[in-house]
Amino acid sequence: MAKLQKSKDKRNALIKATIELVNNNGFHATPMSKIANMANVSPATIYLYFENKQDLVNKTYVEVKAKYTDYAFETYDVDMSVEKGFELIWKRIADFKLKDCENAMFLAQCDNTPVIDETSRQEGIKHLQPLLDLWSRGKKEGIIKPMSDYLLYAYSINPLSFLMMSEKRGAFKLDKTHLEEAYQSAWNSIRVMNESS
Amino acid sequence: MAKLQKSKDKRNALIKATIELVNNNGFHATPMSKIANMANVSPATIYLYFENKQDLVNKTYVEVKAKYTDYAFETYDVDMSVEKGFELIWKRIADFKLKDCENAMFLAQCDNTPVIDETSRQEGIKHLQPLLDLWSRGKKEGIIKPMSDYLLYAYSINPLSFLMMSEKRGAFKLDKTHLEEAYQSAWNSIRVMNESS
DNA sequence: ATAAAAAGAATGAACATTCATTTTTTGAAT
DNA sequence: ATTCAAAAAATGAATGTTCATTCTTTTTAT
Repeated sequence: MAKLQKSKDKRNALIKATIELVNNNGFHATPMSKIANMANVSPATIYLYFENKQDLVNKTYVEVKAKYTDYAFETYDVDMSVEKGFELIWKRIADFKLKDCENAMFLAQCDNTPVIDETSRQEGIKHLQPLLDLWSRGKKEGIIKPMSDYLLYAYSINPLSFLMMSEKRGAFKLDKTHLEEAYQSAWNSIRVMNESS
Repeated sequence: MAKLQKSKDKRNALIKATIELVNNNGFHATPMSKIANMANVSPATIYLYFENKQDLVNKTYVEVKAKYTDYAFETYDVDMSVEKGFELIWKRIADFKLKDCENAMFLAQCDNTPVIDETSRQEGIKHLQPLLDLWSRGKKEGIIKPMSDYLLYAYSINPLSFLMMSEKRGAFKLDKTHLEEAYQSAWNSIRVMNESS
């Protein structure tokens, strides 16, 4: 067990270093040697844990995505109403993106560049299923607009990535008020409009 | 004049090649030699037009951004109503992102990675001023929610980038209906809600 | 004939990956 | 419990390639 423990630590250190360096320099501008340095490991050691650089970044991506969705759905329960469920998931995601900015930035960069293999990308998408199920139910109940999941995502969840990037660049500060406004915008853009608020 | 003409063509070819290669491989995975090849030019020639690789990508970014905003605001007129002006700009932007996908993808990649110098990034932002002015007017008139420009952008304009990426990956096809739905979502998320539709 | 533009080859640094060796761990035998 | 040989893990140095940039020469335009 001691052996396995040690290995797990090194692996985690490598993944952490990858995230930090890729965030600051981009994938192709982060040499294996720097990743090794930051993880206090020899460059050769990386190859005991990962096949090569591509494999390292693919695995990192999938793990971070899993961590992200685990957090997002942790307090969600399928018995909740659609409104409540959406609000809860949305706010958990916002929370993650602001608190765990390093991880969120890494995902944003991977999702907007050609560094990740298509198969790993697909792998990452699977984790979103609970949200898609919620929307499906919302559409059946006439609460969510009958729009493609891509549109729903684009107008409710994805904007948080843009806000996170802006905040990270120091362009502005997302406070409680901003977040509530953002949530209302998200909800207004995907909900069915009727006489009730 | 013939000399200058020739130079302009080469410069354009270099910028075009840069966009295409960076879109497919990312900045750091596109060698100067490939850019030169695609532009039918010797690698050394690039250095007659640009200081170095960083300068090449910075200048490309600013030029593409300018082309993007020129297109977005081409049919806009400050005398229009806020509603009309927003709809028009939004639809021009959508048009650009879908028709001139290469350029739009390039911008998306630059905006989500650390490849562009901060000064060039600032330079690119300036071009958005007409839209910010429109929003400012909309807020005064009580038509647009009194939200930060970052929030307004995140929920109305930026989602188009996500949709473009999804389409580019073949995940789904944005047709006329989708676009109208997207526009309604965008507008609903930033407009002040009242009794009228 | 001269100056600018372009080219291709050359240079030197950076890097991913592998290799040969050393260190650590393991678990069976004492 | 301790020893020790075998296996696993880890390392630092070596390898070979790729690439940005520069240098020298050739081509083109005036």
